[in-house]
Amino acid sequence: MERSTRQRTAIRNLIEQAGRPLSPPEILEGARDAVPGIGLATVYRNIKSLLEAGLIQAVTLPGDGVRYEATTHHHHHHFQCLGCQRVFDVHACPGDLGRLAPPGFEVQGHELTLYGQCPDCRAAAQGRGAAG
Amino acid sequence: MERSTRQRTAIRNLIEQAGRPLSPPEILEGARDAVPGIGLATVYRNIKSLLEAGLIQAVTLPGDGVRYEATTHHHHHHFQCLGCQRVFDVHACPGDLGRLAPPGFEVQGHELTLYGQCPDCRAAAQGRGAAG
DNA sequence: CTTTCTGCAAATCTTTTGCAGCTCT
DNA sequence: AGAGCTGCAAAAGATTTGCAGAAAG
Repeated sequence: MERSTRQRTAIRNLIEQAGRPLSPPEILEGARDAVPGIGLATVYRNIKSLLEAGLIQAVTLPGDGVRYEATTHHHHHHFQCLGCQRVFDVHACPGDLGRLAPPGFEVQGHELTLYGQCPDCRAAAQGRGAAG
Repeated sequence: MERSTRQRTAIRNLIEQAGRPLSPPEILEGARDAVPGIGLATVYRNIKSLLEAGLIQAVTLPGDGVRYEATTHHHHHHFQCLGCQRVFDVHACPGDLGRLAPPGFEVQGHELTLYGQCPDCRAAAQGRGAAG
């Protein structure tokens, strides 16, 4: 049976509170807040454990390493800012995409990632005359 | 200026002929067909070079390593078979997805991956009574 | 002939594993 | 008290970089 340790609790809370996918280094940083001496190996071990328990899920964004987020109750997607690389959750979905696949293919799921500028980066860009 | 070497040509041709995304090891294998003594470092170096030249593009599928494919002339997406893990191109697009992002976000691009069963795996599944 | 590219291997970076001691149940 | 969990560091896998020689221009 899984034990409830300070480390595991810290990691799990961190991911659940985050509201957006976190990378292993980010998890380590955040977890140190609650458990100063925590090591990277423990983070990876708990990620794997939490993953198998279905409490968190992996999110792979092109060009970046894997990130993890709490398993959400409803289907959602992601938005990655091209300016600051941060990833945000998008609680909207284009709907049924089965029609996009060629005949003969059976679509059972999909994953969508939007790219662009987050509000912060748009504001920063306006100051440099990059906005329209 | 970029030189036209046997290795670079082999790698580029391989990716262009492939018709689907290839992983670095697959590229090495295929390139050895034309240039027996080619090394992995050369493959990675050329991938990077081709990437910067805009001749190929990276395709990151969750749970798998990065793959590369020739830059296509028109926007397209991918379909990954959950049965055989193969990746296919999907020449269709749900259209403008800008409306999905929350207010304040500016969508500049998107990437979509469909998951399901390819024709081959569907046929295989029917033989076992899994279809319906 | 000069410069860039190549292949090999060490270096980096990321993720996993081994071991001894501590913590949870 | 017993077993799992933790931290440190080496190991393992993937990608990058250095160097001397070869090929391209």
